[in-house]
Amino acid sequence: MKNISVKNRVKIARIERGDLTQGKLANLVGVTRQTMNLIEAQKYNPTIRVCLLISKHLEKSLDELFWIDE
Amino acid sequence: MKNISVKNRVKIARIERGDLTQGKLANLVGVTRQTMNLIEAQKYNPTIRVCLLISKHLEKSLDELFWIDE
DNA sequence: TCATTTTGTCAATTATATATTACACTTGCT
DNA sequence: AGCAAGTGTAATATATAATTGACAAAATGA
Repeated sequence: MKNISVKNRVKIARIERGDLTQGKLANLVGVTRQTMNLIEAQKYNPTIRVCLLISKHLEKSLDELFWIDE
Repeated sequence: MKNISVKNRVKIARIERGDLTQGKLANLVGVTRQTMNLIEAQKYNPTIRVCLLISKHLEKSLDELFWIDE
């Protein structure tokens, strides 16, 4: 239950775009840079709202960006 | 920032399957029935981990199930 | 109709996502 | 060498996701 971990490629996708820093993406999404840092480091599970906003600004689908690592 | 709401069609997708009650789906996902009820009623934003598990058990993509209502 | 299952909802608590402030380390630029 | 911008991370505080226990009402089926 608690040992299922979520992975993401937010950092990769952001860097691929070339024009976004952690801070800029955080601003666009409406979270702090520290929160974005933790998300990119895959240190915890963000809410779907934040994920949807990340997905929107990185122009990637949710399914491309987030998955269950089993 | 706070006025962006997340919508989902979890309830519709669950009922379409025909074999799952709120309680059964909650069990599969590993949350309580009350939590699943609130998610289906779109009363708050679940974490991506819960969304991924819902998506897996309903056999729908994240993008089909969750979106931003603007 | 009656019994059982399923759902909606409430109040109170716990767990955790997110904010805030801060600081050190790296990287790129000139 | 510097300075500025970007990053990783820590400690503490706040907001809210999620739990627990409970009850009434609606739905389902005999």
